[in-house]
Amino acid sequence: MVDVKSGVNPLFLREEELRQGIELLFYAYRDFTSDPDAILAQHGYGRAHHRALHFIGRNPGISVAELLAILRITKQSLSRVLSQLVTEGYVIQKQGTRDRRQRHLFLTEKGVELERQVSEPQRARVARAYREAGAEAVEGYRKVLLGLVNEEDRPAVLRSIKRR
Amino acid sequence: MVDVKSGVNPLFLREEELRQGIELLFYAYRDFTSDPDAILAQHGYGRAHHRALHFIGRNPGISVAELLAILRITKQSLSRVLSQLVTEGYVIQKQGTRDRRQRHLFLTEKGVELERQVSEPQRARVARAYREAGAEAVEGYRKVLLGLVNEEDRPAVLRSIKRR
DNA sequence: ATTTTACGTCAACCATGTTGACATATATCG
DNA sequence: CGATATATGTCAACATGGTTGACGTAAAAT
Repeated sequence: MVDVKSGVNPLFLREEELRQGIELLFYAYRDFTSDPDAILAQHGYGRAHHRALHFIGRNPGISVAELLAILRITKQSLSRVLSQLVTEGYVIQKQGTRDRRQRHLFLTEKGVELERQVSEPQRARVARAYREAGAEAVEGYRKVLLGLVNEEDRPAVLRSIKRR
Repeated sequence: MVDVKSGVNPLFLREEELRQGIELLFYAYRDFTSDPDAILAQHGYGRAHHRALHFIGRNPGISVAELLAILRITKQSLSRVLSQLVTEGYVIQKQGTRDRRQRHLFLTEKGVELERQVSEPQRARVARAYREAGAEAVEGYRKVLLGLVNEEDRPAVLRSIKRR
């Protein structure tokens, strides 16, 4: 006599819990990206530009290969946005000294300012959510998100977010 | 005498904390979407198809307008993927009885199966992250993600994820 | 009877991803 | 030193999934 309706089946509950976790991630990401998108559109840029600006800003001197590894896109795809950002004076490339094949990427002052402007509402959104949820919840948020990352990539992610 | 180096400036710490929260969300979402993408590609479908399948599966009988509100895309954009899914027998549309202008969307058996197959690795990923992080962390994860959603949309999100 | 709503469709366009091929400069290895 | 591998750039073609704008039909609401 298994009571199906009252949901005592632990597998069923689990499945439902997982689907909720999946949907929450979708909804959060949907709104999380909407603020920058709107501002960027005014500058004639898109989400891809924001991502490049963000990770170059966070990792001054990052090489092209390293940036590609983070974004997980092809160099041709990155090239499109990067060359725009360079041409328009938001990013500069410096040839490596130890390895002169490398191009180290930096935001210009203009680039720093644009990045700040674009990410400001995003930071405000996260700040609000953190404040409302409390420190303990934030710890859980971070733990679960890190757990969603491919296991083999977690060390790189930890290094990346802890840098500075 | 403000000690800049040791980071006692609470504003600076806060900013850093926020940026970490932003990056974690990026990394998690990046890997979270990679599993379904790979499977869908084998069927000649993309991420947009998955989203439609998911939300129709979760909300059987959902109207086109409701689905658009969740996905936040234009009807022309949805139409493209939806008509494919209908043509190829994964989704059926039923005319509303109370309001016969509406089209209620349902997965066919074939649609249910495809959705399950595509989302399986995604559920496994979330299950793993939940298991590793623990129940308390999961609660925090949910709280913060909900807080990232636009305030005015939270009731709808809560209704959506709790349904069933 | 008129207006509004829900949905569909055609067409053009844009942003951003892909693959494949090839070029250049530099580093590394045997 | 010469051969090979690596980091980066570039050209070209194409796919996906978003957008706007215009217009049409059926049905509901006023």
